[in-house]
This record gives sequence, structure tokens and C-alpha cells, in this order.
Amino acid sequence: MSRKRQQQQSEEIKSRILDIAQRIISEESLEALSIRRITNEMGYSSGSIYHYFKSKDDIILCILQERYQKIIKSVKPADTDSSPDEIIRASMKGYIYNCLEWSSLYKAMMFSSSPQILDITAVLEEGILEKRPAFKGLVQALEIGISAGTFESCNVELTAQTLWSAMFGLLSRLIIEQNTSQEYMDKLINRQIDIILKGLRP
Amino acid sequence: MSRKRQQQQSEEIKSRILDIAQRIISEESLEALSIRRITNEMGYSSGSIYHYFKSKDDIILCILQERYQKIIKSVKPADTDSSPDEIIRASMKGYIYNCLEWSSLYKAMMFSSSPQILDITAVLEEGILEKRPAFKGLVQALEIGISAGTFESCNVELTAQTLWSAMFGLLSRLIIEQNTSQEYMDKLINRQIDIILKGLRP
Amino acid sequence: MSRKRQQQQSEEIKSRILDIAQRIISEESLEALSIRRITNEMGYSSGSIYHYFKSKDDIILCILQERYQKIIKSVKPADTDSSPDEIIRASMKGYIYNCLEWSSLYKAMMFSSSPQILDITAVLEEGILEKRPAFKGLVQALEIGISAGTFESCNVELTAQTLWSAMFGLLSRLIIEQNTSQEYMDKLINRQIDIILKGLRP
Amino acid sequence: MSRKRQQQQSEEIKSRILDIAQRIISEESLEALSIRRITNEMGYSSGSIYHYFKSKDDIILCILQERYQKIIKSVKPADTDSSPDEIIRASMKGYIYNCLEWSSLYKAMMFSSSPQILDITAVLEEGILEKRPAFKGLVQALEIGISAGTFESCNVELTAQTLWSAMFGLLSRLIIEQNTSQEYMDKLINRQIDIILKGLRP
DNA sequence: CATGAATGAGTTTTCATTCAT
DNA sequence: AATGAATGAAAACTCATTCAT
Repeated sequence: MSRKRQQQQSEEIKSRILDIAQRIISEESLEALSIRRITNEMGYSSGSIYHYFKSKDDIILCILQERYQKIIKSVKPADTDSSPDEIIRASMKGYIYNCLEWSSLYKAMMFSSSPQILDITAVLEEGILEKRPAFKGLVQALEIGISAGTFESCNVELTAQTLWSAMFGLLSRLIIEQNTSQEYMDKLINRQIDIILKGLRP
Repeated sequence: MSRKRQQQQSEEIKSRILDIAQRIISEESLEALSIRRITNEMGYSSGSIYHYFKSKDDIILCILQERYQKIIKSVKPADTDSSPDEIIRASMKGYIYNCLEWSSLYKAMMFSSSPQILDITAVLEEGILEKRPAFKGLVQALEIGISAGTFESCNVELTAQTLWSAMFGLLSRLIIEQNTSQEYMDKLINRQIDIILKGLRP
Repeated sequence: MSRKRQQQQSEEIKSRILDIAQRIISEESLEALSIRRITNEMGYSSGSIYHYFKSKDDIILCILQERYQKIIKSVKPADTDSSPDEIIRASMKGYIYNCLEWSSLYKAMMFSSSPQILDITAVLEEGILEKRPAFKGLVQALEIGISAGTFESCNVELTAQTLWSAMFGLLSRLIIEQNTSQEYMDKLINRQIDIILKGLRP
Repeated sequence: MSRKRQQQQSEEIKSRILDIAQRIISEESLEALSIRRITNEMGYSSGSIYHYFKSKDDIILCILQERYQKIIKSVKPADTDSSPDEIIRASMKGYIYNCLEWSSLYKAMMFSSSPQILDITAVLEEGILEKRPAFKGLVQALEIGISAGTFESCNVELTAQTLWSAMFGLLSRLIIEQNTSQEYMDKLINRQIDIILKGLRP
């Protein structure tokens, strides 16, 4: 009972730490994050944080992994009735708009060259399909499209990497430049998907 | 006379500072750059740098602006005999391989959200064509292709932004993930350009 | 009954604490010892140790006292048939090789100037013979040798202190310098004992 | 002029730092030494010390090397008229009494297992004669004694190491135990040298 | 123009100990 | 008896910037 309670409380504090850290990264940047800032905002002494996390990197890793998982989950599975075109368009748009809501966090995650983070985020290796469930949807859509004759036959892994990178580029610019209007954003996204889809035709 | 001489010398020292700083960022990273390292490598004392630049940020800004100019210049003007396809392919490849040689600097420049840097690097605004001579080549190739019937008629600015963003995305991943083999790099780049070009067809 | 049981259990846990702490000092160093490491290895929480020991220093003191007792006991009583020379040589060698196996602990113990530790380890006071049973063997051998005419008559306490210090010096260097080969070690030890024994002759 | 002055002042401050650090080690211990304590005592901010020394270890190394040099120099060259016995006795006594004046510093230096310090202090390697000018006097005295027939022929390096270690052992105990009276100290030292010298006879 | 001393606030991390539960 | 949260002080080190000289 009391044990459970304590553990619960501990989890709550861990959550608070992650929330605050997440907020700092989101509102400012990864560089702005410091142990002192977190503990100050909590009203704790700076050492206390080491009860809950073993290092600053550990905290960052937790946040990014958590965010990554949420992003993955947010990519809705394809509607089985939809055409491959529609699937690709929907999942790309979904991904982009979702990530835009966490732009600073997404930036911290996707622009990191730290091995631990790359372990989650890298996409350009050969054989990545096995390791990235998130790619599955895209690949499946490609395969369906190919067998249906909508898309030209191709190396699906290479193609998926290419498409994803294109989308990533646009998303990154939207995040970095910050001041694009919603309307123009939509135009850009649709235009990019249009070109890509047409580029896949036989 | 002496005035002129002095100013000349001052410019030389400014250059040396920028060169060293650039080298540090290139060989290591933006984080590795410190005033002390620059002045140590110059054989100067730490305070002296403030005669030439008013802050560290000022130095970084200068470097990135300089690098930007060099990248722009390096994009060769299109060969007038080439087809639009060839022009686009050549200029994209040229841009990518050029920037890969300055990856750390490119990263610092293109991933920055500082207003001053964005002033040089932003591409997604409407009306950017006027401000970015670098886009001219891409736009011209598009226009030629359209009038020649190779490409479908379209909003060229929007399309240029889209294409450039796609390329930027792939380039960014190559820089961030670091370990892609030359061979696979080429495959990815060609595949992306293939899709894009096909996507532009009528 | 239950009291007894409890006390017994308490003693067992105290033992475990000391064992673990001892192992950490032996395998690493005194500096590497921390309350957290001990309790972590026990699967206990950090505070619990204070039920058994009142401070970290208390733990260290216990370990060193314990180790001291074991070293004392390990010095085999002289073989009554042996010559004084043989007795001295054997006990010195025994002591050195025994302590080399606990070098880190030995260092912590013998190089400490804390009054409580010195209470066990000091040897240079006059009248130390009474307090150090460990010296008994050496003193007896000296006395036997003197009465047998093998050694010159002398102040046995002073002589024992001198001999022991010489041996301690060599042992200390072996421990501190760490990289002496077994072969050279033997040479050094034998040479020292040779000189000492010859130095005791009439 | 002004340059020279500044450099001079810089040297003075370096000296002050070393003096204070030395005093802390002497009066308390190596463990008690911290950057903060040094700068506090100087009335400086803690970062300032890094103008003069690049790390705490650098400071310690400087102090110990300095002290080592002074100890070396303090060992008076042998009086050419003296007998080998007298030379050895005089140099050992000189060494011991000199080091006793810097006991805490000597302890820090001689009990350290840090490679940089061992580089100066290690004596048990084979071939050490070449590297330790300080051993020269002892070895020469041994050689003179051997050719004069005062000492038995032997491996002089091994013997020098043995003798030095014996002396080191006694000196170490005197330093660690602290409370030995001057009178008893003399007795111990003389007794040890007596035994050693007799032990060298043919 | 150049120096280089000095600052002062910053960084992460470690640790023995206490104490309410 | 045991927990584990929390403290608070300590550690070494970094750095951009200022300013008297």
C-alpha cells in the first residue's frame, strides 16, 4: 500500500522532471536545458535529480524516446479501403502536422548525431526496413501501389528512404523558418506530395 | 595612405580570425568553437579579438554569411546546351556534394533559427525568388522545361521551394547520419532526382 | 531467544557490509568506496547502513581492524626446530607475500595517520613490545639468536622496530610501484633479508 | 619594461599559488587541497587559477617536482676524504632529516601511484641507476667500499634499491606515526644504518 | 593596437548524512 | 528494521567578456 504509493509518487516526480525538461526544450532549445534550471523550477536542490535519472543525457534520451514513440503511434494505420496514393498522402500529412506540434523537440531529436539518438532516428542505412516499424506503412503502400499498377516497380526500401527524406526536408524547413502561414504550408506540402506521387507512376 | 594600410591590415586579421574559426567548426563543431581557441591559434591574447568583432555571435554570423556566398557562387550556371532535366540534376548534385564538404558549417548555418541567419537561409516565404539568386537557376530550368513541354505548367516558385526542400532533406540526413557509403549516397541522390523529375512531367 | 536471533542477524548483515566494503577497497581503492555502492550491492537502500554503523569512517575502521587481526594471525608461529635466521626469513617473507595480496587494504591501513588506525598500526613507540603481539615472533627469534650466539647482543625492541621498518619500506615500494616482476621482487626481498641477517651477526 | 614587469608579476602569482597549495598539503593533506581553497585564500575567483595552471593535477605535479628537485639538491655530495661508511651514513641521515621537514609533501609524493609521479619516484625497476641521479652517491659509495674491501662484492643496483627501501620504510613510519621523540628517532636511524653497514661487510 | 589578468556565473556530478514514513 | 527522498555543500572546470595598462 504505502510502497505502492511511494512508487507512484516517484513516478510522478519523474514525470514532472520530464515535463519540465520537455517544456524547456520546446520553448527554448536543447542547449538551454540544464539540471539547475529543472531543479530550480521544481523547488528542489540540484543533486536531487540524480535520484530519478542517472545523468542529464539519460533525461534527454527519455524525452526523445518518449516523443519518438508518440510520433510513431500517431501515424494512423492505413485505411484498407484507401488507394495507395491516399495512404501515402494521409500518412505524410499526419506525420508532418503531428511533428510540427513538437517542433523544438523534433528538432532536438532529428538533428542529433549522438549514437544513442541515431539508433532511433537514422533512416538511410541499407536494411533499415527491418528496424523501423514506422517505415512499414510507407513500404506497404508502395508495394500495394506497385502490384496494383499505380506505381512503377522499384527498390522499395531505397524509394521509401527517398520519399521520407523529401518530406523530412520540407518539415525541417517549416520548423526552422517558423513563420510560414498555415495556408502556404498546406500548399507546399500538397505540392511536394503531388510531385512525389506523380514521380512514382509507371 | 597609412589609414588605408591600417584598414587593410585590419581586414587581413579579420580574415585570419574567420578562417581559423571556420576551420574549428568544420573539423569539430560549432560547440567546440571558443574565443580562447581562436586567439590561441593566432598567437594573440584573448581580449584582442574584440577589436575586430564585437562578440562571438558576430564572428559566427560572418562565417556563415561568407560560407553562404561561397556555396551560392559554387553552383555553376547552367550549360545552355543542356536539357532542363540535366540542368536540374547537375545543379542539385553539385549543391549536395559541395555542401557535404562543409557539413559541419552547413549544419550550423541551415539548422539555425537565428533571425540574422534566417535572413540568408530562409526559402519558404512567398516572393523568395526575388531575394535568392541561388534559386534563379532552378527556376529558369523549370521555366525552360515548361515552355519546352518537358514539364507541366505550374507555380514555379512553389515548385522550386518544394524541390529544394526535398533535396535539403536528403542532404541533411546524409550529414546527420554520417555513415552512409559513397555508393549508397549516389543511389539515394539519383533516386530522389529521378522521382522529382518524373513528378514534373506533364 | 528472539532477541538473540535478532542480534545474530544483525551481526550477519554487519559482516556482509564489511565484506562488500572490503572487496571494493581491495579491487579498487579506498577512494572508490561509497555508502551508495555498498548498499546498492547489498540490495539495500542507502539509509539502512546507519542502523549498523554510525558513519562511513566507522566502517573503514572496522575493516582495517579486521584485516589487521587476520594479518597478525597469518604470521605463522616459528617452527621450534628452525634456526633464528630461518625464522626471521620465513616470517618476513610470509608477511610480505600475505600483505601483497591485500595491497590496497594494506596501503589504506598502514599509510593512515588517523589516531584510531595508528592505535593498531604504530610500531615506533618505546614499549611497543607489550602492545604488539605480532612483534613477539621477531623478538623471540632475536633473543634465541642472541643467546645462541648467532646474533650480537642488542636492544631487541629497537632492533625489531628497525628490521620491521626496513621490510615495511620494501613492501610499501612494491605496493606503490606495482609493476615489479615476481622474479625481481624475490631478488629484492632476499637481498634485503640477507643484509639484515648479516647485519645482526656478532 | 612593462612586459617584463608583467611576466614577473605573473611568476609571482604562480609562486603564491604553489606556496599556498604547498602549505595546505603540508599542514593538512593532499586530499584537503582544492582549487576553491587556494583561490579563496588568495582573494581570487575560482576560475582565475586556470590562467596560471591548466589543471589541479598540474599544480600538484609542479609542487611535487619542485620538492623533489630540492630534496635531490639537498643530498650533499660526498666528502672525498670520508670513508664509504661515513658517506652512506651521512647521506641517509641527510635525506631523512630533510624529508622529515616536508613530511606531508613527501608523503603525497612518495605514496602516489600516479604514473606522472612514479616517473619521478619509482626506484625498484631494473636499470633505475641510469634514471636516478640521486642514487649515484649511494652507488658510488658502495663501489668505493667494494674496491677498498670494506664491503663485499655484490650487485650494486639491487643493493642500493634494498638499502634505500629500508631507509624509506623507517622514514615513512616516522612521518606516519608523527609522535616519535627526536631522541628515539636518532636511535632508530642509527641502529638501522648500523645494521645495514654491517650487513654489507665481506 | 594589443595584452592578459580577472571576473562571475555557469556547467554536471558525487556524496555522506538525515529523517519522516 | 528499512526505506528512499531530499539536502546542501562540495568538487573541477569553462567561457565570453571587460578593462586597466
